[in-house]
Amino acid sequence: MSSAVQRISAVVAAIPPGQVRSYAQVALAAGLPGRARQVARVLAGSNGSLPWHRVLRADGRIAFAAGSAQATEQAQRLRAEGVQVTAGRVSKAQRPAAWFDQLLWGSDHPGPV
DNA sequence: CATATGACGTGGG
DNA sequence: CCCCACGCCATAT
Repeated sequence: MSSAVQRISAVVAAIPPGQVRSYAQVALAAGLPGRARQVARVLAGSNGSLPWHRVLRADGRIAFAAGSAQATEQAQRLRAEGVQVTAGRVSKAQRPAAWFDQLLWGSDHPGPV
């Protein structure tokens, strides 16, 4: 049987470049609903072989403290993939939830105006 | 076994 | 947008 760590790792590894997911989404996809914190710990313990920079908080904010080396690093990596990051947060259209919204309403819905 | 901690999340003021 | 409280879970002390 695969351990939780392995499943979480697999899910994170499967996130396409230029896209992001929230800790909660990863946990859910890994079959561990509610274990967002465990996802964070797995990433912290990962050696760097995983695209950890594609995992953000549910609100689209980078989980590290603003200004920290880690936060800067993550923002830079995301921009390198075409993800717009402003003030430690991913632009609305690219946020984790947007992925789900589009699935529900499609790409042609009114949107906030 | 009781507390404290954190790369979290949601709801309410 | 800011701040706070509470829930949740694996580890650490």
